[in-house]
Amino acid sequence: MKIEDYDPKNFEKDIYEKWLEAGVFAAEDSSEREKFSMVIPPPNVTGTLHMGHALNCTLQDVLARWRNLQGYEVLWLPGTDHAGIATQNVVERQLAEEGSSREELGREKFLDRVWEWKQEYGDQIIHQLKALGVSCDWSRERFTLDEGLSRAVTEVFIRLYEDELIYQGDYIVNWCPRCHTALSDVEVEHQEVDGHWYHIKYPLLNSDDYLHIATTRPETMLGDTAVAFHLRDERYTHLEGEKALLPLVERELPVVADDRVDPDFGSGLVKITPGHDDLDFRIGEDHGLELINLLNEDGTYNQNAGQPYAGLDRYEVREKVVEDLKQQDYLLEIEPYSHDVGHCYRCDTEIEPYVSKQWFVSMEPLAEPAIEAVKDDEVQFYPERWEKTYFEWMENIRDWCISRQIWWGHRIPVWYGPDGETIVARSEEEAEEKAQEIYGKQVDLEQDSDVLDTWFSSALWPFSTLGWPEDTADLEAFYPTDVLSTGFDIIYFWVARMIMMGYYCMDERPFDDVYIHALIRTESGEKMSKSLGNVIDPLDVIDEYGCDALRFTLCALAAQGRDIRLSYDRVKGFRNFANKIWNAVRYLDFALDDPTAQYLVEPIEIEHCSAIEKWILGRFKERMEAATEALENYNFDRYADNLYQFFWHEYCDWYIEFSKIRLDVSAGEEQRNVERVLYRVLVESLKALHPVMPHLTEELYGRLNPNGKLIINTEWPSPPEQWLDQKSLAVVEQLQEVIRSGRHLKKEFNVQRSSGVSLLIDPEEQASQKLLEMEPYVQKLVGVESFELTDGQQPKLCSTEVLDFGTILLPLAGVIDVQKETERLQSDLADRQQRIEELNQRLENPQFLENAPLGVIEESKEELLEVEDEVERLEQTISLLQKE
RNA sequence: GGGGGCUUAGCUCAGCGGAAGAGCGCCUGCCUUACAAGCAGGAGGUCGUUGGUUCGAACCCAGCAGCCCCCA
Repeated sequence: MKIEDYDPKNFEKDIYEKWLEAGVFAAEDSSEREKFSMVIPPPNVTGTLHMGHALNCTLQDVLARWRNLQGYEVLWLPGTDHAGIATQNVVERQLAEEGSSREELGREKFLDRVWEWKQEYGDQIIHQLKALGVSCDWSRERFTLDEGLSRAVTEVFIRLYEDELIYQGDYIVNWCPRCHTALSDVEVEHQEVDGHWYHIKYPLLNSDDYLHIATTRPETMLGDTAVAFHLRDERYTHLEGEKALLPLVERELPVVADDRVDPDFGSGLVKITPGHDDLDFRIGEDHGLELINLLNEDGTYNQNAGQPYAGLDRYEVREKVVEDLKQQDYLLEIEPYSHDVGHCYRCDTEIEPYVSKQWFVSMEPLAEPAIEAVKDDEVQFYPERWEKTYFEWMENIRDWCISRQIWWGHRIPVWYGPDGETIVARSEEEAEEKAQEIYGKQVDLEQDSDVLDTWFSSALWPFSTLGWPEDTADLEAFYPTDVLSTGFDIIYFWVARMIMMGYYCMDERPFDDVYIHALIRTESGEKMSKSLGNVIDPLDVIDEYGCDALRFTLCALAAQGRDIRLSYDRVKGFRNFANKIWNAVRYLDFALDDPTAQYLVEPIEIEHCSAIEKWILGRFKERMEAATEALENYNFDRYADNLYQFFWHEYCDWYIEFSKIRLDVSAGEEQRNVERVLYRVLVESLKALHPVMPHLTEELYGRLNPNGKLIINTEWPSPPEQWLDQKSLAVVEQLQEVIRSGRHLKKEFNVQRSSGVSLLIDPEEQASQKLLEMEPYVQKLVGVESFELTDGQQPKLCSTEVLDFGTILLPLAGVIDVQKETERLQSDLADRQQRIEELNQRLENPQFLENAPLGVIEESKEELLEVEDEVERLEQTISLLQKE
């Protein structure tokens, strides 16, 4: 077999097709195996793949593939959500371009149009996910507006309503004038905006004096119905019960006292606008103040604003109001001021507090069990500190506004009778039946025109996707799921709500673990954003370096609790790793007599293993255990790092190099055994790497293993105890030290590769005898004529390195610079002497001897002896050198 | 205003109680027939700052400074 150069483009797509054809991603609910399940955080149908998806899906795929290899029946359920506002925006923009609008089309036709759009573009992100190689069970793909999931939404709404956890009312909500809908609190993003502080005079009614009022939104004064101060603010207590006159409007405003006013803010006096400010709304309620609604749904001012303001846009009103105040001498001052303003998280428009009739969910009762669950570790966050974020929100939870004034989504299952009677029903038919009972005759019903917040359906995702409210085999087999992996930014939006709904609907947690992944940033630490133009598109990266390289990069950088700074250079480095793996297989392909699956069925015979074989087997076992433990704790970086270090710097750098000699010096069964070890460790490494580099490992496994078995159907490596032999590990580590020090000495004096010198060792212990058996390796890997004992007779003019088990010497008469060599040794000596001092100080300290663990004391003593011995040898060497 | 995070080699980051680690970059040699997307050797760090706990602190605690994020 001739293996070509590594090029992921040649096989990544085909390999994915192969998995799909083999049906390896489909989960079997009736399987006898232990289950492992996850639901994907559903991306928006409007979305395109970004690096955040790539990271999150890579990590989930690592978990899914790893658990699969471990023998679990794995379900990773994929899907998308309908993204009510975002999707509606997209289609409305299309209509606008055509000179039409949703109003013109009407509700039904508009929805047809959105479905058309969804059919055509909605799968884009799903196709992109496949390019990442994810092992989702596509046969179970779900969409939040699917029939089954919609049924779940209706069911939950009705249950909540019947449990009196859903109510309707006129409340102040966050209104997006561009999307024409209410938003929940978490859908509002606070951003710092450069604005102004407008200082306005509010004349007192029965006095020549005036009140000094400051505001950032002067236009809202048109809806003021009071002025307030903190009830213990002695500057103003005498004003209680007085009246002020609202400029421009000339409305009389009572002056009220309330403890929610911040006396240290501005003048300590605030205007109260119950219709257009959250806090003012509540103060207004408590003081029985009039509420004036100034706004139309589109952000223009209505008749209540009076002339000349009615009909103008809110920003125009601001200008006009300021101008009029100025003209009528009510304006004291305008100063620049930056303050937080809420923005719509979908379209970035400044939101307006606005009073309207909306549906709400009472959250406190739902939050209680969800808080307990995390406290009792029934649900655990990784990293754990995110639990704090979760508690902070949950313990101060506010009711959830779930109605949206848009058309694309789950319509609220509520109908109104002719007299306004509310009928909640699972379907129109059921509503009619109920109406029949109430009215005793057929009446015209009108369904609530609003739809539900998309997150309402997302909150049900872990069980609605498995068939709830039906009692399905999938629910039985796969709920609760094992882990949810997502970003910190949707802990409130989604994670918390899923936990609440899980307990409410299923009486059980939706998942055991919540893994909160990092945020991907640019190389210089900026957030990636389309507007900044600094995004790295995962598909571009895949195109340039291959999917596996991207996946390995994301995994290797996914240390818990820290953002990821991504750059093409990082990916390039790991592409090189993929290339390394590829070439290792290439080497085996021609180095081995019979590079076939034969080696897989032939067990390794430990009795035919030299220390070198035992060393690589032992190292593999240790690395494998570390990698497995890392995955168990979601330490994806350590998993990747262990395998990277093992494969490149132990297997390739050392074992493959050793093996070239081993194959030379051995024969027969022993030689065959070396081949088995070479082959076996490589194949086991491929399996261990499969979760993170699935395509490459599948491709290579296919080439090494002509019987057609897929690596995805093999088992997670679990090396037997016999593979670990401490003595062999120690011997080979000494051998490596000898080789390193030989190379170092040669390099230090620019000795050419084949200059006929020999490397000598003056051994400290008999263990070195074993080392001498390693002569061929030293000879070849250092590039010396031979490796021998000094017989206690040190040759003159050597370059020397003192190791704890012996002194390494490179005789270099004529080449050596005595001065330079002396300096080098002296620096080594100084190092050691400093260490001796430290150790002595420690060992002479009675408190150390009293408090330190026994092991540490023993180690210190041993080390002291060793270092003292090394110092002695160094001094000898130096004095020998001085005699020259 | 409340809460959280970060500060370790030129850069990006691991380590989190017993003599400082990786990758990239840099310097020096090498086309040694698996791999120059490579091999070998090397330079480079008072682990932000001040105190405290400890026999011992990059690691635990407190204050300070500088960046960043969330919530109000």
